[in-house]
Amino acid sequence: MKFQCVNDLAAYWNAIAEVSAEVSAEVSVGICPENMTGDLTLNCFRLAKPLKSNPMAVAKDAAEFLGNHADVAAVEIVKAFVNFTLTEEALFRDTIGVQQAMLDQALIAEADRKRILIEFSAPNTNKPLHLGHLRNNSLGMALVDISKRVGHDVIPINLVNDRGVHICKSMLAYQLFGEGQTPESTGIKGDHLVGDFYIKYAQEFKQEVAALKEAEPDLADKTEDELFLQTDLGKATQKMLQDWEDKDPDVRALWQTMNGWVLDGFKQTYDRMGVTFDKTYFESDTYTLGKDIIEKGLAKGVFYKREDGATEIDLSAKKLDKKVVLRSDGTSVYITQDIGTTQLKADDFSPDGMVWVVGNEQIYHFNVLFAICRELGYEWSDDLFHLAYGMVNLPHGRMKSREGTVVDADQLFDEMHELAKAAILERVGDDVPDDLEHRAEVIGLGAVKFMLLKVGPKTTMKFDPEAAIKFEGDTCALVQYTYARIASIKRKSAEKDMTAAVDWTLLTHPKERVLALACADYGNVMKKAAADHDPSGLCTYLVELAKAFNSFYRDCPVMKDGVPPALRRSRLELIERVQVVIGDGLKALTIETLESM
RNA sequence: GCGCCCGUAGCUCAGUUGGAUAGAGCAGCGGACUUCUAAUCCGCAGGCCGCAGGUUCGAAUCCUGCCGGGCGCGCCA
Repeated sequence: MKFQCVNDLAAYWNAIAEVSAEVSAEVSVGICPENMTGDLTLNCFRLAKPLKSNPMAVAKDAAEFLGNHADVAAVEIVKAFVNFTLTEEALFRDTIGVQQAMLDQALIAEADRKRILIEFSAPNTNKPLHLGHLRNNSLGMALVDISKRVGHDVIPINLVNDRGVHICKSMLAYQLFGEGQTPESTGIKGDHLVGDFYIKYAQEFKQEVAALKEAEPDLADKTEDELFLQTDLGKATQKMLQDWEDKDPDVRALWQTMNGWVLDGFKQTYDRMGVTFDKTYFESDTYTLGKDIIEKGLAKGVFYKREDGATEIDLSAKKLDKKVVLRSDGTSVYITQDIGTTQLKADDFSPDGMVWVVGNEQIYHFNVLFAICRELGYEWSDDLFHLAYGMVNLPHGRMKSREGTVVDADQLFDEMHELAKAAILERVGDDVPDDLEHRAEVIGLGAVKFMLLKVGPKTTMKFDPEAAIKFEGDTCALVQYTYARIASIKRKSAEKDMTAAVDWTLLTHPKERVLALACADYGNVMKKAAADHDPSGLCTYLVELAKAFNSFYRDCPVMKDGVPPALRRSRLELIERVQVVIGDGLKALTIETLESM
C-alpha cells in the first residue's frame, strides 16, 4: 500500500535529526478495523522506538501532521493508534487509481529477485497419485506461480522415484499374475493398472507371512518386514532388485514397460491439474550420485570412516546426531543420493536457492541434508528450504491403503467434476450452457486445489468429502462466482452509455471504500505468501475480497436502471479492479476463472 | 528417552516478527430473490485461545513447566 500522506509523514519524520533509523511509516499502517472509524490506522506503539519518543507523543505528532494534510478528511487518536479517514479523491487515487500500479505492488525489489529451483511431486512409479500427492502438487504449483508473480525466476522440477524394492513389488506381481495385461487391453489407466498389481503383491505377501507364522509359531512376534527375506515372494523381490541393478535385460524391459504405463498415467493427471515441470529427473539415473562428493568430503575431514568401515558425519553439535553417509560396503544410502542430486540440480541450473516440497515426516532428513551441504561449503547452502507440509487425513483418520481408504486423485477429480456439473444444471434450468463440461472442470478442480491450499501448509488437515461437494461458504466457488458476477455486470455495460468520466468523489459508500482498500492490500498479501512459502493467506484474502464485493453488490447497484452515468462509470472502474485482483490471485494459485457460472 | 509440529466456537480452520472488543465457514435458529447471477447477502446464538506460572504499558502470539495429540529419531526410501 502506497499512500501519499503516509509517505509524506515518513519524510517529515526522517527529516528530523533525532530519529535513530530510517522510519518507514508504511510498515505500521494498516486497514482500520471494522468497528473503528477510519480508513487506515497507524500503530504508534511500533513507531515509538525508531522515533526515540513515546507512543502517545508520536500519535499526537502524527495526528497533527495528518490532520493538516490535504488527503486526510478526519483523524482520531485511540490509545496510541491514529485512525484517519482519507478524502474520496486520495483514497481511490492511492489504492486503485492506476490498475498496473496496483498490480505491481506484488513485485519485490529487483535486488531481491532470485533464481529459485522448486522441487515437488516426486511420485513413486508403483501406484497412482492420491490425495496426499494432490496437496503436494497444489502447494508446489502455487508456490511456483506465486514466486514467479512476485518477480523470481522459478524452475519447477520433479524427481521421479522409479526404482527400488517397491517398484519391483508391482513388477513381480505383474510377472506372476499379469497374464500379459496392458492398459490398452484392459482399458485401465496405466498408473492404476500397475497400482493394482502393487496391491495384489501386498495381499499375496500378507498371505504368505500368515502361512509362515502358522508353520513356525515362534515367528509369531516378527513383523512383516522382519520376515520379508524368509518368504518366497520376498526372496524373489530381492532377486529382481539385484537383477535390475545388474541390468538384466528381461527385468529392465519389464521395468521400462511398466514405468512407461505409470508415467503415461501421471502425465494425464498432471495435465488435468495443470502441473508442468521444466525438468524431470529420474532416480534410476541419479541414485548412484553422491559417492564422489562423500569421497572429497572425507578428504576434507567433513566425514570420517568408522572402525567398521562405514562413512559417517557427526552433526551432534547441531543437535542432529550422527548420520551414516556410506555403508561399510561402500554403497550409498538415501541421504547420499540426495546430496548428489542436490549438487546435480545446482550444476544444471545455478540457482540462488532451492525449495523442496516434501511431507513433514522428512524434516529430520532435510535438516541433515542442509547441514551436510553447509559443512561441504556450497555457496548455495544458505538458501535451502524444506516446505514441510502436513498430512491429509480423512474424517475417520489416516488414509490407509490396506484398508482401502486412500482417496484416489483421478477419482476425486471425476467426482468433483460431476458434482460441479450437477450444481450448474440445478441452477441453469433448461438453459444448458455449451461449455458445461469446461465449467464443471474448472469449478471441480478449483474446489479441490483451493481446499488444500487455504489451510496453512504445516497444518495436519482433515479432508471432508462432504464439505468438498458443497460449493458454499469459504470455497473456491465463492471466489470464482464473484469473478463471474463482475463479468456479468461488465457484459451488461455494453448496453449502456459509458462515456462519462470516472469520478472517485462519487464513491461515497463505505462498502466502496472497503473494496478499494482491500485491493490495495493485494500486493502485500502476495509478497507475504511468497516470502513465507505459504499460499493460505492468499486464499483467505481472496475469500474476504469476494465477500466484500458481494456485500457491496447488495447495497450498490452498478448497471441497474437509475444509476447516474458518472456513478455507473466509476463503480464499473472499481469492480473491474476487484475482478483483476481476483483473476490474478487465482491464477497465482493455479486456479482458472469463468465468465459465467 | 531425545527432537520437531500441534492444542482457538459443537466441527473444520484463520489469526502467532507482542497491539484496539479473538475471526470465518460449516452445523443450528431467523430473515432477503417480478430489481446487475440467491454458488449470494443480512441477522441471532455459540469462546477460562489445553492448564499453571513468568516477561511488560499490552500476551492466543514470547519464555518456563505440566497435560493431551501427531510425526520423526536405520548401514530403508
